[in-house]
Amino acid sequence: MNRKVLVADDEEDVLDLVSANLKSAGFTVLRAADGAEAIAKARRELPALLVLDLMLPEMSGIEVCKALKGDPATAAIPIIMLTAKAEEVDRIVGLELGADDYITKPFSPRELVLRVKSVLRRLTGDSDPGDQLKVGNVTVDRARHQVRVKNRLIDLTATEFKLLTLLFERRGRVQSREQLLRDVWGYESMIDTRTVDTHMRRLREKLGGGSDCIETVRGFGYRIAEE
Amino acid sequence: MNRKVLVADDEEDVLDLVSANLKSAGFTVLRAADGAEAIAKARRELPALLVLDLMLPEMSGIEVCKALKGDPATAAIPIIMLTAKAEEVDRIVGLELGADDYITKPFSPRELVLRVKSVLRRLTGDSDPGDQLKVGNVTVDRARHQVRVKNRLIDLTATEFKLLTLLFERRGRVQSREQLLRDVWGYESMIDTRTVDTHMRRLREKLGGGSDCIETVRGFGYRIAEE
DNA sequence: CAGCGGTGTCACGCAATCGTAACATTTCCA
DNA sequence: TGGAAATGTTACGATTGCGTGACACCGCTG
Repeated sequence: MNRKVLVADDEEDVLDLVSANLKSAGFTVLRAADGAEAIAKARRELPALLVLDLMLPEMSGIEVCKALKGDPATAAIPIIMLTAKAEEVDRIVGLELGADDYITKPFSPRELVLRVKSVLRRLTGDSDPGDQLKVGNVTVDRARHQVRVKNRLIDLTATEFKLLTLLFERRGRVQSREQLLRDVWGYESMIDTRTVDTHMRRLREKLGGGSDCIETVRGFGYRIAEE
Repeated sequence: MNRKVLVADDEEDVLDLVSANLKSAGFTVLRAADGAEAIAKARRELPALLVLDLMLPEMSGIEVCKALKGDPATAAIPIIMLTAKAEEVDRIVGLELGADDYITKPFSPRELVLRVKSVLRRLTGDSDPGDQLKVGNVTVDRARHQVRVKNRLIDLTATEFKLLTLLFERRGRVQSREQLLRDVWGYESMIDTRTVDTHMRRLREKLGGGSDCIETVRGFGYRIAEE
């Protein structure tokens, strides 16, 4: 499947941020700094999706959108619009310029990645293997919020699920309790680090035989075993 | 077969966009900028289908619809309505207006083309499985705006219908309350996420035994059961 | 104008879930 | 080998999330 995503924005910072996040989500990122470049690259590379800033120098995102949607060769490329103000959304939506989704700045990179995946999933008709994380006989399906051990469905609570997902995403790397608290519970959680232990125990219990993949690294934290 | 499609919208951009996409899908496109022109061209050209914006200057899409459906010469022309809000859908479909289908803005051009093809196919007698979503003993018919449980017709409100349809389209995947608010209610609805709960409850109530397919995923949102 | 259906919000209560402390066990190193 | 530190385990009170019923609002219709 084509994993190329073209990102068009005139701000270097935005471009960097978006690129980094899309890359870590497994996409190949192409960049464009203005409208003309965006159109040229879209025609040449035929990306799976285009993230397009509404405000571009020279040629606005709207024009780029129209140009691409008007050309049979590129009309099928879905477009996600970036827009600065919420008020503009009204206008865009009213005009309906053929974008497939919109995000208003400021946006969280995580949100963008989710949106990109969502749009691609919608178009390619469901199954997105990128949302399946598998280690040993344990499979995590993020979109469905389901965990399976040897194809048997395991019922996890919200925190357990988030914890397991995070560990799977960072498979092989040790995660300290502090890190886990920050990333699973939130930025300023005033929660005892020992709480993590309890949740790990519950996870292991529920995973049963599948819990082999969770390793304790004494003095540091926890880690998911590499294959 | 007649491949002419008449598109009526006062926004130049929308007209361009829709035309381009329909053309690349193999249709011959006629354009109209207001209601009077739409009626005139429909009578003269007898297109195979009419895409009609609900909000037109001078004469609203509703009036155009009534006029065409009231004239034996044009009554057979199927009409797809473009509308901004979900609430309006109730009055458009199934009632005396006689529109054959509708699309709520924002829509992707791709979606429109699919809908046009679907309506045409339906008229030529071919069944169109794409319009029927079935899970368990619950069937959602998007075009007719109808929901059945064990072949018994269920009366849903506009919001309930859109909510259910969205969940069905994303069967298996968990939808957060925020996502549902965004996709069902609109982009910047300042509505409490708990409101979703209430609508889910009403949905379940109305679906009765069929409500088994709606699963609550504690801490995340809702999901339609697979199989 | 009153009645009505559709909608959004609120308060209550139950049950699942969470966080913590206390206790048990393992690991490591002097 | 013994003791301290780290981790596993257990139990329990506190919290949270969600279902439920009630109610107010609003546009529509007769």
